[in-house]
Amino acid sequence: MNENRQLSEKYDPAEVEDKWYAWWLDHKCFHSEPNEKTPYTIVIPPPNVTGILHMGHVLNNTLNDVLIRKARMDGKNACWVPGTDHASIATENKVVAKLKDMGISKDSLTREEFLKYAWEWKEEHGGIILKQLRKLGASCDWDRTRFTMEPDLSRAVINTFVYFYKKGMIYRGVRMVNWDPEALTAISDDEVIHKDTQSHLYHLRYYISDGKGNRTDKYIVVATTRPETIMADAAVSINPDDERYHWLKGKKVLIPLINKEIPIIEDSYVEIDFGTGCLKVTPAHDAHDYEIGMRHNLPILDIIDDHGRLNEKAQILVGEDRFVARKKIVKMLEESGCLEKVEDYNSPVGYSERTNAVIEPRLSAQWFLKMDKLAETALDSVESGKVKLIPDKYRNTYRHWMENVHDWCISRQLWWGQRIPAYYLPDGKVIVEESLEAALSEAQKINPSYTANDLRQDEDVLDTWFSSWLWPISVFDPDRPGHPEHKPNADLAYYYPTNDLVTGPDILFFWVARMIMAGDEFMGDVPFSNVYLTGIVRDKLGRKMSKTLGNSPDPLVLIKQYGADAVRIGMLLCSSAGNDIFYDESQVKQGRNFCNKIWNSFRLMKGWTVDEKAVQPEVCKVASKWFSNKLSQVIETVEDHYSKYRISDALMTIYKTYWDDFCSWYLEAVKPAYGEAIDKATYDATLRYFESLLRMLHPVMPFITEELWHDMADRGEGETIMYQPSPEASKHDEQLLDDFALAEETVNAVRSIRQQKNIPQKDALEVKYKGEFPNEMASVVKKLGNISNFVQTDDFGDTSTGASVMVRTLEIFVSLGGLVDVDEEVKKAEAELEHQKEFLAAVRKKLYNESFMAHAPAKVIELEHKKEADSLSKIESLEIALKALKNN
RNA sequence: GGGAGCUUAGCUCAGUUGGUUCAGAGCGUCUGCCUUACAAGCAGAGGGUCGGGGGUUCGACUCCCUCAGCUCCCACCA
Repeated sequence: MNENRQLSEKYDPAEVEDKWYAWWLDHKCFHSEPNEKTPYTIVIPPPNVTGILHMGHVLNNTLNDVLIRKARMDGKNACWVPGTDHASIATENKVVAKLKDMGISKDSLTREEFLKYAWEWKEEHGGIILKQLRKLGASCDWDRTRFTMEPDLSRAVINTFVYFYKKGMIYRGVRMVNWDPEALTAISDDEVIHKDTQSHLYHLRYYISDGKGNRTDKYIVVATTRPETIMADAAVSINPDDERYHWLKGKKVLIPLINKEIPIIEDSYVEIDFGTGCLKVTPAHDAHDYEIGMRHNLPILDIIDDHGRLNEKAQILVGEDRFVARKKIVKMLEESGCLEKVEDYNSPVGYSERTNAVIEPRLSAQWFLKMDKLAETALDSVESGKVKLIPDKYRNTYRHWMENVHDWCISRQLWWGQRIPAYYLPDGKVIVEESLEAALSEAQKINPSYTANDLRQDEDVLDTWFSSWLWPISVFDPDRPGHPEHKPNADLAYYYPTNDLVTGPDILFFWVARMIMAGDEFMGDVPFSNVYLTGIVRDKLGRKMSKTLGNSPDPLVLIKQYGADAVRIGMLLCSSAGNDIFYDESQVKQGRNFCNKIWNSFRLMKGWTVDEKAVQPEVCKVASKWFSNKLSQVIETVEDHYSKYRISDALMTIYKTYWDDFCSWYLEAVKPAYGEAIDKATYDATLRYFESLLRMLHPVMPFITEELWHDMADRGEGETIMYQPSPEASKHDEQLLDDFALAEETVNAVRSIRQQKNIPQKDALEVKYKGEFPNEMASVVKKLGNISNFVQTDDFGDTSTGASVMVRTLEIFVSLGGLVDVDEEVKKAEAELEHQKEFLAAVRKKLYNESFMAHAPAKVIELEHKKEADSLSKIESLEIALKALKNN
């Protein structure tokens, strides 16, 4: 025992946490290099470089840290690779906003100038979150910190692009894409969130043309939610089977306001009974209309610019924002008599996940990666169990997605990111190479007179996920992606595949599935064996944590207030895999209370004086033997929980063991009376148990366990609990555990009587019992129940002077010196007897049921017999007791 | 519209191939205690006909059907 410190009454995490984190860093405790041990690897889900720590990160990284620390103590070479994601859209937005504050518009800058600002900003503000993770105790190998846009990893991305291009899997095509008019870039389908939005269905009159561009009296009514796009209409379509409109065939109609003549076409896409049955076809601004337009060879007129404003091709309302234009055009239509009616209408509208802007379907040239082959193998990896999803209900979702993949739009109209390595020749021909030099040398094969100036690089950058899908490979060996023929370097060979990945189900497809694809393509192996999918952290009321609701606590404030260990516990307590987490501060308080409990139990042990010569009392001997067995049993249970990724169950098991078994039973049993010394054998055993418990707790509560582990003994230089082996289970004696449990129940029964009869704990009681009680446990019962005499007897004598109670088949009689209300005791006994008889009847009903006896397994029948026997014995005892009571 | 999942104590959840004395845990609640490790604590107690109904079975929280409620994912009927 380290005697040099006085311990305060309450645990103060602030004193402890920074000290030990710095110590761990100083001693390189988190660093891993390949060696002869089995590797255990986790790559962090890289948070956005612009991000700051929120409760979701806390949950995720606590789980990661628990797994990595556990593996370390299990003797693995544990390596947790940290890093950040360049998050192109999010970061570019922040930089643009920052520049705006400085009075600089992005448009006024060249690409190079903008990137210079962006990098400056990144150096200054980026990666705050990694600093914050340290406060949580995350044992990342900081020497291995990576950034998805650092030169090495960018090279990996470029190589990958070239690789797939040359494989014929990347192509450039004009497609209807999801245009984000705020971020000014296309985004992928997955980044669009459809929300039901209250809007209107405008019924517009399109007059029939007389053939010379003049309006006739006749008109048809077209329903649309987007009247501002009518100027881009290329046709009005009807269903060929719609008899109401047969008269329209071959006719032309005029677009309201601009009187442009467009044809009536027939397409079975049009639903006869939806709206008016007439659909305006606007190929440039609607994906379905685009398809129809292609089928009917319609011209495409794009009237909306990058910012979502009408352009000059619209002829009217030029320069107006689309939503402003909508309001204005409705008025104009009304005035021109073309607005028939307006209906309220609820329809799904796509919003950008990043900027929350309403997505504008828009035609543009984008780069795509073919997904069918990649998805096939990625699906197989999960179906075959090579990658396990936890919980496995996500397999269905995963399968569904993989069987319905679309090609991946990988280009983004941004500057912050890896620029697409496609170089255009003056004639428009494209060359894709890993560098300008390589592209030039290819170009010169076509025409030797080409110089670098003749090559124009594609302006777009790649989707961020196109870099993060390489993460488990590129953090170790950036030259491998795109070059599967390269021999993996030592790190990659050793650490890949990684073991566990902890992440949220929201990025199962964005990220997890694509990592599996990249792993298969470049490594021929899955990137990880297990994917632990956490839930979403919600508040008590089930609402998502969000900045706008203000319901998201700042983890750093919580850590300051309650300590990192408490925050970790609070998070883990309520986090079974896959279930949403209902966070409440009371859980963190529970964590803090637990820290305090551990702290104080240590203060108790520390306060003991040891008498080297004292003989170990019987009660200590028994308690010690019991607890050592108990510990073994618990270790087994905890290991089982860990193996199934039931982290909160593992924690709860240790929690209860510490609090109930260790503190409430064991320590109370061995605790010497005030002022007395403890014997050496008990003292040593107690510290051994305490140390085992600390080791079990370390993965979840790294700080307090390190602190106390050092406090409990003089440790050598550089020694840390982090590298102590997890306690191992030896065989445990079930009978002994059960005997002790009976002792506990007996003590509880006596305590209960004390409470009912208002007898203070300090008054010793006389207790007699009928039945079999394990002799060994008598000392425990006596000490913890404060019982002066605990004796077996055949006859309680005058039972009116005390209270009796059944503990299993044991009948206990507590002498109370005549303070008893006999009638009450009779009532209690009668109620118990009644209950017992009903129970017996239920058991016998089974036993007399021929079918049951014929079908049920022998084990079950045997049990029923035992129940019957126990019940009969209880009934007999109760009847005797009742009789005795009544006779008095 | 399609698909997946959920419903067990006041709250959050366990309950593993149907059978242990199985109806559980933590928190909260209630009662009594400031008992020199800990009131952020100790001791004790109460609390659920396992969403409703039906079925299969000797036996159902567990399997099947059905109804109700909730959640999520996918899906651009203008």
